Amino acid sequence: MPQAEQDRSVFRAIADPTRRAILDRLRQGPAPVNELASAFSQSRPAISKHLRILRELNVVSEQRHGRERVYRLEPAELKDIADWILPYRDFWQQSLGNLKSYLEDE
Amino acid sequence: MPQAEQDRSVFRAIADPTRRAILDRLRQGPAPVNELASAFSQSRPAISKHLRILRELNVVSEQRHGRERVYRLEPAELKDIADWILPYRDFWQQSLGNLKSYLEDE
DNA sequence: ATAATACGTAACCAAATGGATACGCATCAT
DNA sequence: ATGATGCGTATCCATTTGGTTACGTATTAT
Repeated sequence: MPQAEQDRSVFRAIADPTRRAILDRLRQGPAPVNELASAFSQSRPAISKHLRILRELNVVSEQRHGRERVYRLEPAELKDIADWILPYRDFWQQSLGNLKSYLEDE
Repeated sequence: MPQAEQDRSVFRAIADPTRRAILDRLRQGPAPVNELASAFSQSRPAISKHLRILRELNVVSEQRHGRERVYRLEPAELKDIADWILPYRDFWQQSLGNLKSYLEDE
């Protein structure tokens, strides 16, 4: 796949399970890098790279506190995901409704 | 990244913009492969590969109609996405609320 | 029967991804 | 001042990803 452009969308960002886990963790409050890194069986630089991706998409923000860098969840950009998934919601609710009435007609 | 296991989650599936576009198209009704392929500037085999990924995750279903294969949206599996994004919704609504009250306090 | 159509799959390939290790630079503790 | 701590970045590497062309097969048209 000779693609010249790389995809830096939020969809790509949350495709990685580690990044999703980082975001899930940050929902409980801001955390410095070491705390985030120790939660996963990966090296700290690996987590740093994940954080950079999230940072550049403004899904998290960094605040320096002495020698620590505290990361905070900035969920506004995740709205794209919610906006995209929303129309599908109607579909599967409709499907469930169809199943329900089908079962009731038995 | 020497990873032995590959990630076949729905999150990975919707990371690709072409696959999202395919799903978006299928929301307007089932379609055969050629119709889907002609909508994108990619070869038909490329679309076939995307469809296979979606098929194996049960996000779409295939129904053979003569020599055509009609693909239909099966959005139930997308619920994982909606379930994951939902808690973040509260966060950005809260952020917007904070911004609003901040602006009103000016 | 033969040709055309509608697909899937195989083989191949460049680029992107996500990991590790090595290093550098502030900042804090002593 | 010196060492330890917290973190980012550079470099390197294997794997995955997503594209292509070539080919095979089932179905429809002639």
